[in-house]
Amino acid sequence: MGHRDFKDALYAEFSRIGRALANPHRLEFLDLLAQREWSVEELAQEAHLSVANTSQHLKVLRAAQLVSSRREGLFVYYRLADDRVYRLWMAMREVGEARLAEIDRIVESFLGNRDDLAPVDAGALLDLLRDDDVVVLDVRPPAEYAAGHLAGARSIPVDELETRLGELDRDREIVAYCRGPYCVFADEAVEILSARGYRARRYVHGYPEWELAGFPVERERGIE
Amino acid sequence: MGHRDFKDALYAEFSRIGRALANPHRLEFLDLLAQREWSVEELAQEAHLSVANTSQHLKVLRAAQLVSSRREGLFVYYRLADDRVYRLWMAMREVGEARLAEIDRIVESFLGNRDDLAPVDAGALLDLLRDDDVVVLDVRPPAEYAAGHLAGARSIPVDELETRLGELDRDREIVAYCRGPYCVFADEAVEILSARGYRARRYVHGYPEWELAGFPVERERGIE
DNA sequence: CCGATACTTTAGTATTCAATTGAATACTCG
DNA sequence: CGAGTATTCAATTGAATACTAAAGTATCGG
Repeated sequence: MGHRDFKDALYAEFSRIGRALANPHRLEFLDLLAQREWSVEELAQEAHLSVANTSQHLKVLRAAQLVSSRREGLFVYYRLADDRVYRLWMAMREVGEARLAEIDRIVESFLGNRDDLAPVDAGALLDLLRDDDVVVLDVRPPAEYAAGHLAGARSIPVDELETRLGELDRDREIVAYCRGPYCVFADEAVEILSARGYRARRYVHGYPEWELAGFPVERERGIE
Repeated sequence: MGHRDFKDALYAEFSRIGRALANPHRLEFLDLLAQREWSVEELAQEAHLSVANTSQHLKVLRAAQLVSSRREGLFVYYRLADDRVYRLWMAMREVGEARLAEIDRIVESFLGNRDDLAPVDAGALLDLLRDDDVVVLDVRPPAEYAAGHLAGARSIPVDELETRLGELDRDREIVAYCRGPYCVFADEAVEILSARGYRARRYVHGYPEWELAGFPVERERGIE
């Protein structure tokens, strides 16, 4: 094996990872799997794909070792293989956000200008938490809250928010968060809350980034 | 534009980056471009591709905004678009190294067990540098040294090392480095030096990682 | 303006592979 | 077994890919 063969073999191996990242649906799966484990059927539903097709995509991700799975009874649950995988997806997002004007355009056109959501970054949120003058609100679906959430966060899924407003103290500032920067739940929550006279802001990242940074999280009993 | 369309559009955009990363030659280019600017012809030669083909690959990388180029006279010089791009490639490598057994196998089979090269990490190297009890040796080709090197490093390309041994003080420890973890230059250098009775070790990363970490570097006059 | 050099683009080809679907098969559990 | 979940298979469709040879573009020195 010469130099060239060595390099070729090596880069070929790495390009398998690139290929796994070359499909939109698979990227969406990575994003979802960063929240919690999902069964194949759940993923299929969430992404609007057939189960068979979803299974195929998962196979590609598994071949590149980006996800792993475990069987529990009838269900097979998938998860990210590794923290590094989410870091990789973050690195991809950072390159994209910084360089692909298209992405800006898409986000802007759908989410509008998000500056009025008074974004809070991780450092600021930690400060607020330390002084205990904020309610942190997890507006993701309950299963994701259960699988892990910012320590001390309350769960009100965004689609129940209007009917459960009574649970919230109108005098305390609220910071809502969801899956990540492209998830709209927190944006919607802030909008609803602001309209009702609450002081509400958005945490700019989501649960996965928080956890990855090593900041305090909690899980429901019995989840790994 | 509904939720689904938004997500589809967004992930589709990001998957363009994945596609650009899905080819071995293009990954090799990224690795090379992390060292310095290269003209198309140089890249073609280094990767053993035709110029036309190289140009095509560069076009894909440019479309994904991973590289940028400037013209200087007859030549077009390519460089990484951004630090983030190298970070992305690093994230990919980390996932691969951690999870693809194939990669271990390939590296091992070509480079053998590298533990006897007494690897030095960045922290240890900084310590050694502070106490000034080490010679740092850049064994990459001269053009790459010129474009940027660890502050204080001496340049002896590995293919001139045997004939230029006289320039090295036999009493001081030597730390050799090259392009990065899969570059063989430093391994070869350490082997040569050890065989001649020098105390030589290998810096585990390469120039790009050092620079990215914000550690001190130097450039030849007149290079950006 | 010529000719030389470096690069890009075009067009074409062969190949590959990618995404998806529906049916068949496997696995697990009651 | 039968029901539910997941994977695999086979087949289709449609692209995308990698590459080459040749034509085209840009730049520069004369």
